[in-house]
Amino acid sequence: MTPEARLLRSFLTVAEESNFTRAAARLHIAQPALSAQIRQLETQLGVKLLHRTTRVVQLTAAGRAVQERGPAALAALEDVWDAARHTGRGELGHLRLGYSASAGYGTVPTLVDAARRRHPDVQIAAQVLRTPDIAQAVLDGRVDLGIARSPQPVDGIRLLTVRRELRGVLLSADHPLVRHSPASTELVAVAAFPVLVHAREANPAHYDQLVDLFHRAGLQPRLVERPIAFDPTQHHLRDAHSTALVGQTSADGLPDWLRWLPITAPQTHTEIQLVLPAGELPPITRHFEELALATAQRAGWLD
Amino acid sequence: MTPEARLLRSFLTVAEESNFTRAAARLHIAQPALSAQIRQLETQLGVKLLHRTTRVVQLTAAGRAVQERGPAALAALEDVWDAARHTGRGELGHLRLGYSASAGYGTVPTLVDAARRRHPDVQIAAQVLRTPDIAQAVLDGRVDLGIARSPQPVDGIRLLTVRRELRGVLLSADHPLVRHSPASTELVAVAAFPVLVHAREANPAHYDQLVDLFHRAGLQPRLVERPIAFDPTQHHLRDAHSTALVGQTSADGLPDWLRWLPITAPQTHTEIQLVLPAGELPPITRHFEELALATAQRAGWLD
DNA sequence: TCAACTCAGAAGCAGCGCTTATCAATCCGC
DNA sequence: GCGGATTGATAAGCGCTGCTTCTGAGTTGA
Repeated sequence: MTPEARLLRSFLTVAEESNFTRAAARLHIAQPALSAQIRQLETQLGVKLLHRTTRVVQLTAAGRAVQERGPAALAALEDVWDAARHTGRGELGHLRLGYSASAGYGTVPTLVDAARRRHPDVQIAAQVLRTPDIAQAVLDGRVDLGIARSPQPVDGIRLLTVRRELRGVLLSADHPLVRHSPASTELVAVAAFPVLVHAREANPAHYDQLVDLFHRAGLQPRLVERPIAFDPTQHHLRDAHSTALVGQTSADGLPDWLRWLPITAPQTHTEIQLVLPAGELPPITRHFEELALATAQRAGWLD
Repeated sequence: MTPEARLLRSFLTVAEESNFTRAAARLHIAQPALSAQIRQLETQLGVKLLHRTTRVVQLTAAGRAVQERGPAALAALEDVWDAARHTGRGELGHLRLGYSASAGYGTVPTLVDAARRRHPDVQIAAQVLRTPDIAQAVLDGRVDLGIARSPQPVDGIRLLTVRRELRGVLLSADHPLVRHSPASTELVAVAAFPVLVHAREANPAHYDQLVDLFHRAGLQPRLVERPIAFDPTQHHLRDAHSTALVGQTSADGLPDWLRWLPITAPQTHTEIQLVLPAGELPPITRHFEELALATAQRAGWLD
């Protein structure tokens, strides 16, 4: 027979007060009820916890043992309930996110930092995944949410755009396009030179966007497949007169010999999206979604 | 509102089984009762712990938090009750004992060792006290029990003899008494030489015993007050032809130049006694008393 | 489509745990 | 030494909690 925590609380109050009447008042119950509780506790333990006469209440050795250990046990129990409440509100727990390298620069760190500041007791773990694998990882529950550039729409997955940026070309500083027009360019001009693209398998939706962009404009540039995406050295752009179509984010911190020119005609955009499970979200994930949207708006990522 | 441990136990069972019906069976209650418990728990926490459909029960993040932390909290609570039960049976806790130096040699270590073997989870702390202070220390609760040679009987204190030994004289090996009769002596012979005694204040009852011993025999030896008692060097016995009256225990491990001779006429004894609080004893103290008596009998200390 | 399974809801009931009233024992001031 | 005050135990009564059984509704799988 193992007594309830309520009996422990009552006993600790009596032990502290050394007085049933005052303890009962503190517990907001009548004194006989408290007497009965302590009696019940002693019966269940088979051990006397208090020596009591009508004038004096004092602890037995067993009572002292309970008095010493009880508070920690009650605190442990309380911690369980606190953890449940905080976790239920999304203030405590773990958040695993999977992001594509293409969404990494600038965007993921900003969102993760904001989330860490907002919910310091939430452990956030982020891992890089290949874009086409992210949706499946979310569906399988291997990660709680994904962040990627133009992931494939999938059943059971909801996508939410958190960043929309102008698309432009990345090219060498001595490229003819730069010499011709150093501040911006047009798609028709770009199509005259080789365009480096990643393999279609690396991100089918994004690849198709690029192809479609030229197709709609009636252009057929030479597409050269290279693992260019987000190679920080961008060495493929050194030789020939190649270009690569990337978002404005990629213009940050370029080396001297590289330039990024926005494509002004036609204007075209690339998007970074959250990859969320459809339906109701766990509290932490929901908070992250809301926070990501708010952060995006505050940062002007969606203008 | 803070839920009871019973609700936690029920929840953990459901979480483990992922099934209300089986969990209810394990808890020996009907399934609707268990449903009500979990509902009550969730209401008290203000947090959903389980996603349940008619076919599938699965934990929410909050439920997982409870599942992870709950068992430790329950164990902590259980430990409190176990500690109470063990302490109540005298198998766990602390025992502080105060002993006089005169009772130390041989007797106290034997009893303490026996107690440590019998109750390994009881912490035994022993300190040396002056014999006349022991009873007061017991009454004040500074120690749980005392061990002394001939302590003063006091109100509220019960004495229990655990060792009774023949009294004899400690003297130099070249003392005339030894030369005259090397195996034993008589009180009348002893009285012809100076007798070293401790100050009366150091142990009044014992001092009076010695004085009374000579008085009853009609003898009046020269009593020389010295702090002789249990000085391991016993250097006071080197000079003159002094003797000291001590129990047989003191004959153990004497240096070559010292002898202990029993006093055969009149036979006289000295006693080591437990100093216990009158009335009902705490379990650990009671066990020590019983164990001390048993040990004494087994060792032939009371023959 | 139907049988099987599972969790929730309804109704009913027992007993636990609370209340108030009272008692017995002890303490303390006069 | 006596009487009032204080304190814990006991007694009686009662309401609500928490259990039971029965039933229903939703989902699954043959």
